[in-house]
Amino acid sequence: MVKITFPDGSVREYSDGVTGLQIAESISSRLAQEVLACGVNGETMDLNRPINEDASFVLYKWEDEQGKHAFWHTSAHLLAEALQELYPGIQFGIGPAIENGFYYDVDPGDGVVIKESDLPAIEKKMTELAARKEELVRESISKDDALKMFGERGETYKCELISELEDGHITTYTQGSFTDLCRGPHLLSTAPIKAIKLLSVAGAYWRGQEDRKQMTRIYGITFPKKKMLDEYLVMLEEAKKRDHRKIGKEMDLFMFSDMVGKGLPMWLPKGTALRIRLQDFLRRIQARYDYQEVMCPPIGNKMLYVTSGHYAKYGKDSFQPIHTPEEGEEYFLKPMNCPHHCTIYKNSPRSYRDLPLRIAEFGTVCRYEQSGELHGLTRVRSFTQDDAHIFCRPDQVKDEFLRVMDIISIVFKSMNFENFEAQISLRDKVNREKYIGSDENWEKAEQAIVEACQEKGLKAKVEYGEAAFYGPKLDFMVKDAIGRRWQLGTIQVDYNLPERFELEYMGSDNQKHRPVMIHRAPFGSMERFVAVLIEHTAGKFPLWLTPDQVAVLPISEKFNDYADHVRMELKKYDIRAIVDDRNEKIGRKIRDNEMKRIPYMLVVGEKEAENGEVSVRKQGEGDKGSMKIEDFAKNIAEEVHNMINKW
RNA sequence: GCCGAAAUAACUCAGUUGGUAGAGUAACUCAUUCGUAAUGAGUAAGUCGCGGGUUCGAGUCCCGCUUUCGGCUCCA
Repeated sequence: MVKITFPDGSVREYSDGVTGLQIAESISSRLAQEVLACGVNGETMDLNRPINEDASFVLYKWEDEQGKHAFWHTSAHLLAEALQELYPGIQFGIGPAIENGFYYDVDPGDGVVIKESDLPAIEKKMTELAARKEELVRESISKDDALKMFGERGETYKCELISELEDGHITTYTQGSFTDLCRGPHLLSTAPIKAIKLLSVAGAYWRGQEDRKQMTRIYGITFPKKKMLDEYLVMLEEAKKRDHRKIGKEMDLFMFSDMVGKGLPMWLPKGTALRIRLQDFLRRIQARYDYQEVMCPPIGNKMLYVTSGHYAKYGKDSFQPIHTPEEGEEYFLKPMNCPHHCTIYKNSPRSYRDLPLRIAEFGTVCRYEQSGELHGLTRVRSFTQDDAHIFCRPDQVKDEFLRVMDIISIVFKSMNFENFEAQISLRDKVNREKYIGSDENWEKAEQAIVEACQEKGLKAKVEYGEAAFYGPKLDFMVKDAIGRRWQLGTIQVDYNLPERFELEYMGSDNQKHRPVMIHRAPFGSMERFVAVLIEHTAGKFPLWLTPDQVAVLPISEKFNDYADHVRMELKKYDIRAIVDDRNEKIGRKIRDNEMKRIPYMLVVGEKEAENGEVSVRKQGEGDKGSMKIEDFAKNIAEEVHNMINKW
């Protein structure tokens, strides 16, 4: 007998070799129908794997990530099975489940192209195969047999994977005529896969390496019910409506022009107003945290970047240098602000009493990004970082880190970014040659970051080997409308630049010491931040950020003068109003999609004009009745004031 | 940069096997003066991304380029 401990702590006994499915059946037949996989001592497993020892046990249904994972992983195999039938000679790479669905990387063979227009036929085949309700059969196989078996089929990619696996731990899963190298876990059969949608095809380098063959990646998603697929597709459509590129155009926030160049955004008046408000917001916080703002030129001499090391590392991959006509000097568009700030540090001798020195700049940088990488405002070739560099003593790193985390936390809270993810990037555990700076300092800094996160109660994922060569970092990621992750805020410790620029401070011991530098940007970049902000709010910004806080709508042209009067009155309270044009030249016709994003609507007509009132409607809340212009203005001004005072 | 897709009026899109471009919305004019998601009539609006080619004839077929979109690689 084995003792099975359930998540609620209850224990039941089963005979040796009991399977997850049998356990589910012993609880309820309904559960047995719905369960997709199980967890045994923390490991997700197939429902038909026998359990031979006492174990903690959990059943996974669709609602559980592990359940979905098994479902989609099996779907990937189903896709492969369909492809095998439709494209003889096709070779398979890997086909994992992902956050939303699954993909399979395949090599259809020379000259064979799988296009988006081919997807419906593949979907149809998958549906046909799923209807056969084929069981997935797991088999252990020796390394030699695996190599032989996949070798005979000409599966070079699979053989490459097998050759890196340890003998004795290799398993295959077979459904129908398709056998795949796979660790599992899987569904018992393909039967539960009822709704199938292949979403897109894309190129993807084999094993993620740019110098290797580009595979064809097919993305798809499946559901146990047709209705769920329909809902998912509707949700995707809805998400696309929040796309910052679409809303940015509708709201006249920013634009691109082929003439100016790709990846070079131009901020239109409203977008600029929004950006200035964000910058002012951060300025106020930074002033409180003892930052000093500076301004630097948009270019720097080649020697600056030779000194910083960026020339050697990125020279070829950046915008090419600007040459002066007479002296033959080389200048670069600045790709980052740090070297300039380092020279500011060096401008005068620094004492330990001066530290930490916090130098901030909204610095516009230019980076040559691969053309295929450009993406709306989230990935551009010229962007403005809300940058700052903190020069401090090694023993101040943790304190400074905590202070920066406070700022980031204020920023994210003010924007209602609740679902952000934090990632701590540390050195590789083994390979440490590429890192610059003493072990002692690294140790100190890494520890400082981890402790700072703990102290702030920030759940951060630790990634080893992800640190920059010059120091560890903490990044903040936020998802966009369709779930893509974008890095916004970042805090990075740097030992490299102080070294290269020979930065010093006089210590209390009257000796020269090297300061530590912390790079940080709470927004990351104004462009990307605004993009994500747009997608989170669908263009309905918090009142204090909205480009137009109020729309004034005269019921007829007779009240245009009064509407204009209202606008002027609101202006006294710094409330931005837009007036609808009723055929007079006081405003303009407000577009519908614009109206949706203005928090307050003031309707004015005869009654209001007589009493000096406005009829107030609040977005999403409806009619608020009439009130004096002044009262309304005071209320809004106060509301904005309160929102700002939260931080 | 690579794989795949797209580019037609200010916006969203249609354009069937090649025969000189259409719709809705927006704009403009006139009428309407309406308590806020469509008032009516009319007008104007396009080098069909750019450049070549095939053809009597190209939005449509072929080639090259540009930009955009979905991914990969890379990154704020």
